[in-house]
Amino acid sequence: MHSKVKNRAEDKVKSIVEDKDPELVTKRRMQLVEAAIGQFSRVGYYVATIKDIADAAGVSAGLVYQYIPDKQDLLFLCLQHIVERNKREIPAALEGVKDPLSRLVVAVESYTRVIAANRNAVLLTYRETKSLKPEYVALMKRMELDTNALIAACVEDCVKAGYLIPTHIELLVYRIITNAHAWALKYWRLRPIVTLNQYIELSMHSCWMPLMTPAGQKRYDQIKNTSTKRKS
Amino acid sequence: MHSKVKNRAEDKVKSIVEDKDPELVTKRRMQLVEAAIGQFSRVGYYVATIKDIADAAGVSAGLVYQYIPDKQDLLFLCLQHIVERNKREIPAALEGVKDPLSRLVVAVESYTRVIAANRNAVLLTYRETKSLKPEYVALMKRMELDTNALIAACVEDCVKAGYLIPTHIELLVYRIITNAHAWALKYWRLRPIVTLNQYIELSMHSCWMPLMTPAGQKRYDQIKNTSTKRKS
Amino acid sequence: MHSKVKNRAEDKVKSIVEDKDPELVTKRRMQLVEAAIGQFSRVGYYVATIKDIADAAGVSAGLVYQYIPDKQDLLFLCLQHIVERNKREIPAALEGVKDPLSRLVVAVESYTRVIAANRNAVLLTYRETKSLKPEYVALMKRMELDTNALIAACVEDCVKAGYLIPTHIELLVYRIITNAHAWALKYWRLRPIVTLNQYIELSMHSCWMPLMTPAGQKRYDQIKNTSTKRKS
Amino acid sequence: MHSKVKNRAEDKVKSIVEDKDPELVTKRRMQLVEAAIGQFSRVGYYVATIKDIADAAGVSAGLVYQYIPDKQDLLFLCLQHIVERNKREIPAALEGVKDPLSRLVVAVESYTRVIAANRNAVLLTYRETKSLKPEYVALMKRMELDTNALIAACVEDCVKAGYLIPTHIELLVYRIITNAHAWALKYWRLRPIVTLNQYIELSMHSCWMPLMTPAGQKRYDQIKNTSTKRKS
DNA sequence: AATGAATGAGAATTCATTCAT
DNA sequence: GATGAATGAATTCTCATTCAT
Repeated sequence: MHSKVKNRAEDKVKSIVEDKDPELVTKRRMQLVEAAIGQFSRVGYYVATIKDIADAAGVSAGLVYQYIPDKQDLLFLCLQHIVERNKREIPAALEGVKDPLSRLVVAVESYTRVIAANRNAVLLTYRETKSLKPEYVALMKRMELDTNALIAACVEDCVKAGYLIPTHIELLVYRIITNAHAWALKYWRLRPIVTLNQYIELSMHSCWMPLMTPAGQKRYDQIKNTSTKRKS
Repeated sequence: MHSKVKNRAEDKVKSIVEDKDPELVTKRRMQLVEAAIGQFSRVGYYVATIKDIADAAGVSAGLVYQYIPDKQDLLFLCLQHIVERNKREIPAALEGVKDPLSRLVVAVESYTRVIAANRNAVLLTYRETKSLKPEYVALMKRMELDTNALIAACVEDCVKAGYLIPTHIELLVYRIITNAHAWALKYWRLRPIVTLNQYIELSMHSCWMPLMTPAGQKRYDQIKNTSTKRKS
Repeated sequence: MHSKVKNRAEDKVKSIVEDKDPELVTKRRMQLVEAAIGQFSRVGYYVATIKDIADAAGVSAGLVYQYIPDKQDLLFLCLQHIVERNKREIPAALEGVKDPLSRLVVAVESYTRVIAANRNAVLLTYRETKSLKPEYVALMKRMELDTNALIAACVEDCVKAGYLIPTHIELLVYRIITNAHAWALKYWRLRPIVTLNQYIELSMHSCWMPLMTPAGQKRYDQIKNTSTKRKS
Repeated sequence: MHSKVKNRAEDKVKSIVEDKDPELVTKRRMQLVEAAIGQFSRVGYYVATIKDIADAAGVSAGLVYQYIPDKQDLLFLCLQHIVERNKREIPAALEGVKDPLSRLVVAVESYTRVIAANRNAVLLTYRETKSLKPEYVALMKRMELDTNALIAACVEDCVKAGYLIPTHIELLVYRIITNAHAWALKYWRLRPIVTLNQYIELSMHSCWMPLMTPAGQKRYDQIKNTSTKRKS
């Protein structure tokens, strides 16, 4: 069911570039998506014109339509790009990390940092997802759930390993996620009162810290010692 | 400085209605703001047309311009209305509640409930605040801080009363606020997994629960007992 | 079946003017249709711009869309207007004419004359009917058949009255119709070689003259005598 | 004067292919003209894109401009091709036919059949000739007159031979021509009520049959007998 | 010769805003 | 005070045409 929606939507995006050089298509799309994220972030979907975006990308307005069916699809490609970039970071950061609690710490931190690094892009997803047509909104939700699942797995492993007390996992994940997003959404106020590192310590980890078992507590102290030593 | 900005913006809003019956002006504005919140929430600021809004309000398109300088200002009036409604609820709920911890519990719950009750309106503030001109954005931020201050005061009193350990108050308040907003922002996923009451218990109160002193813990149990008894 | 198509098409045309003063709507539509017939005739459907048409009608481009859903519909209204004008002429001319053969003569002549008087408009129907969407093409065909039926009735009555020998009526009607249209279609060559009156005598009437019975012949001579006398 | 117009137009068409292999030019032009007739007939001149036509011809869009100066000229080449094809058929059919009345019968029938065989192409000439620039329109008219002259000669010979009574020859030819075209123009209605053979008998020949002398009548019976016998 | 990527001019359409009634 | 007709600026999207490869 889900793959059907996905395919239909992706078919449309693909249809106009059927007989084009795939490498050029990828390059142009990236160029356009990056320019579009910039413009959409700056002034919003409706105020940003295709001409603006084309100018920002250094191409003609007409060229946009050789690679993107219409403005809607460009927005979708932007939001997709943003969400996938956010998601991609987590597995990369977890690479080689074995201990469940370490994995949770790393996942939360890497996710928060990628959100922080793409603050305006994250804002864009909050502001403009509604501007997509329903089939694309469904796709965006699916992608968000995919991301959540990565963190949920870390939490679950911590529970299984006896580091965290059993809890409503998805709800906890949502607290983590929305707190990370809050850094982007309320940056104007948070940045003046804390640094990102403080924010991660005080707000992000405090989501799950209270749920730690004594074993988890002990493990966490080891982790912090190690990471502190490594840093120094 | 802040009041100067405010005055300039409000002057503009007032100028066109100088010679009109103030009661009618208030009535018409409410009518329009409510219709506009409905339309803006449904389809967004740019897609909603003045004609749509006028129709929804049961008046002609021309009339809108007798009471609102332009579409931008209508959006501002809407967002202002939403934020003030959210803020207004807290003092009303705190009325007569004396105990600092009870006040915090009540403040958090009443705020969360008003957010939940005006879910779409809250979404609107997240989506469309950027569409305002800078001077209005500044005003919106100021109003948000005013609301936060109400909760911050409750937290502060709890700390003073020895119920909560000293903490970064404004940061804690932001965690409370953004968790409340998360109910609106992620309703599509949260509602299927928890009820609002569960959400308040599991997510809202868990922001500050871990910060409680033993005295706070004890006080909280009493509060819960009382409220449980009262309900039964 | 036919009326369903008709209604759907007409609904669309009506929908945008639902709450407007019907008199003004009629006036504006006529104004636009007349300007559009002029422009479409002059340069064709695709070359004529809405701006051209609006200018020709003495209104702004935006106004067009208050009365016409889109350019396609404007074309349809034009073609409909032309065909109905052509059709309307026949019953008016037949008013009070009783003799079957006289009716046929009058019908053919009045039809040919209205075609001749609206030469460019008729050309337009030939050139641009294909530009309509299928549902409108179907409507146009239906209207053409309605017109043909008026002449077919005259032929049929002549056969019944014994003035014409039995023949394939609809085919004969089509020869009359297309010969009339030929005056418009080939005006550039016909006008230099014959007058309209000659054309009617030599080409139009020669469609059915050979099919006359002796009684018809006799009747026809009487008619011509009368009309000649009346003229002299 | 006429040849001057012709030359100017044709010069333009020739200029871009000056230094190319003439055989390839002819081949490519045919390829493009045939593809273009297909597309123009199907959707009309303005809706058919150069890309569509190039695709239909199995070449790239860029190649078109190596053989055709612009879209206008392609249309002209198409219409010219159609008219010349129609014209070419008549002399071929008359080959070896000596008797004047037979020649007229053959000319009318062969012309009608070629029109019927290229129905959509004929429609195209009616719809799109106006889209040409004036100098091309003049050329098209000239070619139509050339075709007419072929039939006019047959009629004239019949008159000279005493088979037809003297008449307005060019007007008669126009009735023949436009009746033939009517099969294409009104195919949607004619085909459901008669076959092409019936149409030729009932509509085409009835243009000139009433003008036959007794000698013509007699000759015609012989022709029909022969042709009937030959067929059986 | 052939390709197809890129351009940019142009057209339909929408809608905030004005203003005569 | 209220209306809604009229305006016109602005935007998306298309496609003939060019040109480097």
